[in-house]
Amino acid sequence: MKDKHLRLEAIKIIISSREIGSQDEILQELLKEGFTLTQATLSRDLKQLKVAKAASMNGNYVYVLPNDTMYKRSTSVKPVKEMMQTNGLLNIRFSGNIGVIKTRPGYASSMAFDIDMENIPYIIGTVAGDDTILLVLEEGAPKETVRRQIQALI
Amino acid sequence: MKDKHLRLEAIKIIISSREIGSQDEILQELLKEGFTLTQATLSRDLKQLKVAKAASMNGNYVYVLPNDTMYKRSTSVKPVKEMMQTNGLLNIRFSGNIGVIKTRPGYASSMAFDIDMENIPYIIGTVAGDDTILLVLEEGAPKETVRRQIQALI
DNA sequence: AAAAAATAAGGATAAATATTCAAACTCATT
DNA sequence: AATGAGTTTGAATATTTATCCTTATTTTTT
Repeated sequence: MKDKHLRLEAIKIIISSREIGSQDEILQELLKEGFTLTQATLSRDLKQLKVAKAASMNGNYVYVLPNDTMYKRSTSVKPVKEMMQTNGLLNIRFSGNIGVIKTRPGYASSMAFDIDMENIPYIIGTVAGDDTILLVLEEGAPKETVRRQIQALI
Repeated sequence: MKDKHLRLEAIKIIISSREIGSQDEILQELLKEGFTLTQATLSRDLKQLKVAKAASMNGNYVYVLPNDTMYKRSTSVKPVKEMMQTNGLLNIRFSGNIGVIKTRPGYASSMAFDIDMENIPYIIGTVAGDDTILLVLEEGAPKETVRRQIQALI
């Protein structure tokens, strides 16, 4: 419904404002805010928000938002190429003369650096955010060729 | 008994070396490593290690290790509705298949995060600076629809 | 060395969470 | 309108995970 965006915002706020250890508790809070939904829907919302459930210092479980989360997947800093192998390049898509590469959070800029270093033909330049890289291609550049080059880099 | 420490190390290595989505899977891996234990024990181990289960970008669930320190917990007591007014969207313009959103300084990245989370159709990726977000749209995407979706989000 | 306390673990089960399935709804297009 | 593709949801259920209860083992204290 149209409530969904509001509800997701509400969930984020609830989770970050106090320690909550189960979906039922979140449901209670949402109800107070005027959102009625079932646990099934909440479970899906949490998945979409990438909320994690972790053990807290008090011996309880607590839901945490990805921003607050200081979780990372690998303990050592690996070179980009290796990282792409283990963690997987999430995907590359094209639209017009722009390519979009999705990466794991935090890895975009180092990956973009590697791409720049490779001097792949047809790629004029790259811009990286946190988990997304934009590739600007020459007009009429063959996208499949570029895709293959990027993938070869992995 | 004195294996416990070894086992905890093994769990950390397993979790950080590949994407694992359930305790049973971890049990399989541990078994290959020569550790025999039950799910009950593993559950306690994970709690002790403060391992969290979170949704990954691939639509699966994944266990992740905590970074060194505590959880950050932003304590905002504002009511939900009020907090949602404070997001500073200034304007949206399009050029070709690129959209440009101007925000109040500092708001771009969190707003881009929200846009990403919503999985709005036609938007294949975003990159945020401090007060600007670039949206890359699918070829031929209906710009007014996208504009409405973004505005609905706020 | 024995008693007491603490830790570790499994089996069984409770509790919590994810998913399946079907229904209701929204839009874009014909 | 009508169609169809894509979302969103709840009810029921399957799956997963945490905990209760008990026993065994180690560690500490007397």
